[in-house]
Amino acid sequence: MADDKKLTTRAEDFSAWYNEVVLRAELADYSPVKGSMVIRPNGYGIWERMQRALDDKFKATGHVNAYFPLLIPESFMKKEAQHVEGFAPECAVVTHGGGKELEERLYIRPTSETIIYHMFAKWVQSYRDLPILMNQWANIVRWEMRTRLFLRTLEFLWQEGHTAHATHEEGEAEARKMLGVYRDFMEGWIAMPVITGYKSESEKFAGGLRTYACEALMQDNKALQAGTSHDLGQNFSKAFDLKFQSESGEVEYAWNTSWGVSTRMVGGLVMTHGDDNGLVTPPKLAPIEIVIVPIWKTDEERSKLVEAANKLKDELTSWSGRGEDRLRVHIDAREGMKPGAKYYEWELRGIPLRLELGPKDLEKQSVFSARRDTRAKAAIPMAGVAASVAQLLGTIQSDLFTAAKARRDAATHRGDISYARFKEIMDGPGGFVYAGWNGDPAVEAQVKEETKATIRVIPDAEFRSPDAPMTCMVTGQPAKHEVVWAKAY
RNA sequence: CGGGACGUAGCGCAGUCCGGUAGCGCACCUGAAUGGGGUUCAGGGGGUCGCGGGUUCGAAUCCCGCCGUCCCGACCA
Repeated sequence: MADDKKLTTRAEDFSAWYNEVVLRAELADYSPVKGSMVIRPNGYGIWERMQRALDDKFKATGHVNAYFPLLIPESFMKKEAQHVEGFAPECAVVTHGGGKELEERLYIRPTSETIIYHMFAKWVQSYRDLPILMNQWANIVRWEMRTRLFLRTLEFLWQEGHTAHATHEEGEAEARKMLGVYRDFMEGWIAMPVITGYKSESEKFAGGLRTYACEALMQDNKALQAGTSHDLGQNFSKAFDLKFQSESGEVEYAWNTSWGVSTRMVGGLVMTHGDDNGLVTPPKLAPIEIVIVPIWKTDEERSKLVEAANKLKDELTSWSGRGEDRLRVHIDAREGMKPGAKYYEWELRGIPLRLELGPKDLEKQSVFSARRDTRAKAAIPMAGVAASVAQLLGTIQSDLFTAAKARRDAATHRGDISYARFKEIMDGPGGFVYAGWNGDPAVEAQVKEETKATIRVIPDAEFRSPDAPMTCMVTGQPAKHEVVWAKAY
């Protein structure tokens, strides 16, 4: 930072910009343990709103919450072969407890499939016990080598849904349904457009049959995997003996799914909407939607305006036009700080809407508003102010999505793209490239080696090009799929 | 774990080459004025100079060892 007051700009150095926004908006701070972080109230407040919105959606789709323990016996981790292979290198293991070496080592969960399906096996006997639709909110540990605030840390918070079904069709439908729930949340709440689809073999969850994912594009044109949903097939039910007796009396293994989103989404929010003045929070996820800044010169004016600000806050928070979801308002009446300094601070923190209230506004029976996203300013009449403000917040929410989608589409390349051109794109601006792929993992590995880009997703029909490429971008052989390439976080 | 850089106040840094007992900006505290886009003045608090050892009358500075952090690579929600 050349100037202490200014952020590094996104154009100068995107990752420096990201770190500064996260630290200075007080979303998080580094903890003494390398690679782990403290989520501060400003960041946790966003996560809490994410949790609430998602939890409501999970409940609405018939899921219930439970909690499974942090520690998993080593033997459990080793029961599902691919799962072991996928996770072993990044697991933290407890070897000692109660002052002595443990007989069986305990893994700190990197995810909870093993313990959960072990328990499900205990609880399920008959098809009448199915489906089980369960979710837990938890912390998990994955020992990453290179970490970044929110995007990749040793420990993070997430939810993991786990379900058991009598048929594959039903499991498959569940995995797809939850992918849709994630998409609705990401687009409707984070205002972050995503591509949905499924992962190639090399990118899928170790131990599952198929991994579905939501992929978003950040402002530096790198992709962020924002959520995943797995069709686990019967791999875990076989490993953990999760059986049931069917209607016809046969004993069968259950079909499982698991799906999760994490605090990584907070990083996605920052990198989707943030600008060179700092964080921009979509109103629906903002712990504070509106900050009122009273403006005064003299002491008499101060008491008058602070009173007026309180009155305005009362009017806003008591308004019931949004039902139980009351407007979330904060008054900044700090002394010894000029209004301009306050504006910069609240902008850095991403508060969606600022209302300035000074003597002139009182005279005119209005407040002066400033949008965080566009920085557009306008006077709002006091009469009906709550409804006006709520409407404006709604506009901000939808404008953020529109702008993010326009950015993504501008950085999306389709059509007949040569591998040489592809390399130019990945070397330069980056972005999503839709291209044909012959389905060969060796080709995928070669592209990754040569360009650092990976197949983010084999897209759902809705996202596919109307004139999808018929040939593989690399080999020229007939294409098996149209796939989406990008460099990823 | 390999390659590079760096550890001095909460943060960012100067001082290290050429040893003499620590300084600047921001932040913080107090007071006064200021107050519609980063306010000014005055006063003030805060440092085992990463750790350990050595050389020296004397070490942030020179020597040896260790530790840690960051960046670049191999792994990843």
